Amino acid sequence: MRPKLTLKQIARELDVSISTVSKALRDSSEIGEETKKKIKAFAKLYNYRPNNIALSLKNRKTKTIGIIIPEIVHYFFTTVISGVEQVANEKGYNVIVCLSNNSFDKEVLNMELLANGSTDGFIMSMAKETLQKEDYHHLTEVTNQGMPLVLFDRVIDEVHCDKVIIDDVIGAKKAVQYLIDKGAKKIGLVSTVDYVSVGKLRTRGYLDILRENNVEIDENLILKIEDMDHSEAEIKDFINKNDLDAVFAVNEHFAIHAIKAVQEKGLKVPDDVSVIGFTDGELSKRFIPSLTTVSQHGERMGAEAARLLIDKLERKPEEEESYKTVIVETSLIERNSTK
Amino acid sequence: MRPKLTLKQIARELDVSISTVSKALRDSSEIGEETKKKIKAFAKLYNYRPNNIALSLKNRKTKTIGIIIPEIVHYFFTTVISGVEQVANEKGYNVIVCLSNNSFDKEVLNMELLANGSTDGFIMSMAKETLQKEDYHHLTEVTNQGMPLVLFDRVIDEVHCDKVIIDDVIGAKKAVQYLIDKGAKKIGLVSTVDYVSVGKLRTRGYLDILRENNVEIDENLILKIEDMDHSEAEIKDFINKNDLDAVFAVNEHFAIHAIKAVQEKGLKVPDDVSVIGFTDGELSKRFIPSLTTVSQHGERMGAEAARLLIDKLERKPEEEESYKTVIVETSLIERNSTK
DNA sequence: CTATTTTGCGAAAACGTTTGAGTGTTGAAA
DNA sequence: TTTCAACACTCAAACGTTTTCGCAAAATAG
Repeated sequence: MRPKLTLKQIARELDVSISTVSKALRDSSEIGEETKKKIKAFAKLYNYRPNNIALSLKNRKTKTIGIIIPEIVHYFFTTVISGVEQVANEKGYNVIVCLSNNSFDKEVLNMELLANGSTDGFIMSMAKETLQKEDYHHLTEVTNQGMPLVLFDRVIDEVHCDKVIIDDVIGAKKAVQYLIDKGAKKIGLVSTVDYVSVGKLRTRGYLDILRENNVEIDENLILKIEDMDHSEAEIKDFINKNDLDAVFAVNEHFAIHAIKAVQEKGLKVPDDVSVIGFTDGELSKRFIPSLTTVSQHGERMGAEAARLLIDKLERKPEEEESYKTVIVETSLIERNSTK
Repeated sequence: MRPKLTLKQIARELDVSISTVSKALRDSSEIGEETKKKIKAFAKLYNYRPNNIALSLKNRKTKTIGIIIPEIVHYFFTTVISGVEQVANEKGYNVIVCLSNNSFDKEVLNMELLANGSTDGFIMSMAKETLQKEDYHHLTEVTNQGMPLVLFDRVIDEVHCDKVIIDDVIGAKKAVQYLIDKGAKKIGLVSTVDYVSVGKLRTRGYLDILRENNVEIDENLILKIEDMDHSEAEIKDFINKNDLDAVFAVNEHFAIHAIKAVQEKGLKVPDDVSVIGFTDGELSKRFIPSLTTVSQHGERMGAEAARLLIDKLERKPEEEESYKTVIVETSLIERNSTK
């Protein structure tokens, strides 16, 4: 076992000073060609690499981005991480991942831990519990300390920072317009109750686009699921009751249950009924039939978030503070559940 | 914007030396009660937190674990991360995640980067390209430097370190035994060609358990898929040709295509044909019917890996070196595709 | 042959922390 | 009065870097 080589050891070995070694390796003009060559050769031979921790301490930056998300066993979040990681890597940053498990306390703990020098800034999506508590002191605290913060997906107006979100309304409009274009007349909506913000926004998109197309809105064609546990039965009932040409569901789960209900009714997807979901995940891709969905482009959101953060980190402090909100466009991914 | 408080600032503010502040905060008996009280109060008031980077440099340990995995948009790996994270958190460690994207070069780069002081040890699953190249110099390099390494899932004998794996053979045996116990006589196997190690091992389990039950092996009931792209058609053909009671598929993907083929043949799952998959993912849970599978327990694997690593990290150096291989038991998760 | 510039290198401080050794004051024992 | 221990604190080194400044010797100019 051979421990890591340091400048000091090189200096001792070659009988020069530490500063000479440092300068030689950074190709300073202060050092003579001969000495430089000798030191570089030695460093290369023994594979010298500067210690990141020491550099971090010296430069007061860690070149590390902290990501705090509610959970990691979740398709959308992994795509976001993937996007962050790509951009971060390009710019020489590392990514440190912490999970809040949707717990407020753990979110606070994680932030405090990372804020004590471990990272230069944060990218995060807030825990459910935090949103309920409406306690954002940990966020304002780190921003007050001068650490940049980028929120994505679950964001709140009260916190002043960069944000990356998608436009749920436009996404829903795209989906429903697509169904209309395909000739669907009776388009059902399977949504959540209105106090779930995405459900509300996507419902608004559905309503808006019907109005824009002068389609009369029939309240009977709208199902709002209160309890996820009974969603399956409710959807089945809803599909049976109505003769629909198409269904727009606000998530994957509702969409596949709608498909199943249609099939059990003796009809075919997509031949008799088209179905569109929201949130493009593993399930959408590999369900049979595969699902046409509105994709949130998690990867793009992650990349945008990383770019915003790194921009802040590498900007001169003189430049004035300003916060951007980037809206990542959703797009419709056509698969086999629509026709 | 208020920058972070340091010992030095507290010292200046309270007109004592830095060491007094440090000792007071660590409750040293060297410092008088009065002074301690004063310093602690001040530190608390202004929310002093020691700088992790400085501590890392001083203690020569970062309390950080590096995870390097081929990809993150992948159910199994996220469960592993989740397991690692839990244990790491309990023991006061952070987790830094790097992706190799199955590229050898990126794997090497990531390791080198993290090895220069950023982490105390590694947990990793090797990139496909690395396995093909059979070049493990980056692994031996870090272990030579005294950094502990734990490999999981994709491991190789040549590298000496702790390992966490599952027993594919036993997992497959469990699945097939279950089908036999349920009364299935003709059990089909949908596997991969033998040079894919998991396919080979799971096939062996299938064969072994049939022999143990004195069931004659019929080569016609075994399908080995060469090309993933044509798997769907091949499976359909296979299901149509054979009158099976049950199907054991070596992954989720094959399993759902088997189900679909059975349904298209006019039979029902699980009433007419039972289907079991391997690898418990999102798809298995939410497919309709949901899939009975052999679970790899990624979370448990991650937790084991983290425990092994942290044990190594916190062991006295006097204790002798020894490498363990932990085999995490698979288990059968019964859902609606078997009866 | 002196004066000045250039060259090549080293000393030291700094980043924020911990810690062993050292120091000065006090009070009590010898 | 001297000696010593206890107390309460400070100094300084260390972790591994980078960088500013200083300094000697060599090279050049006058």
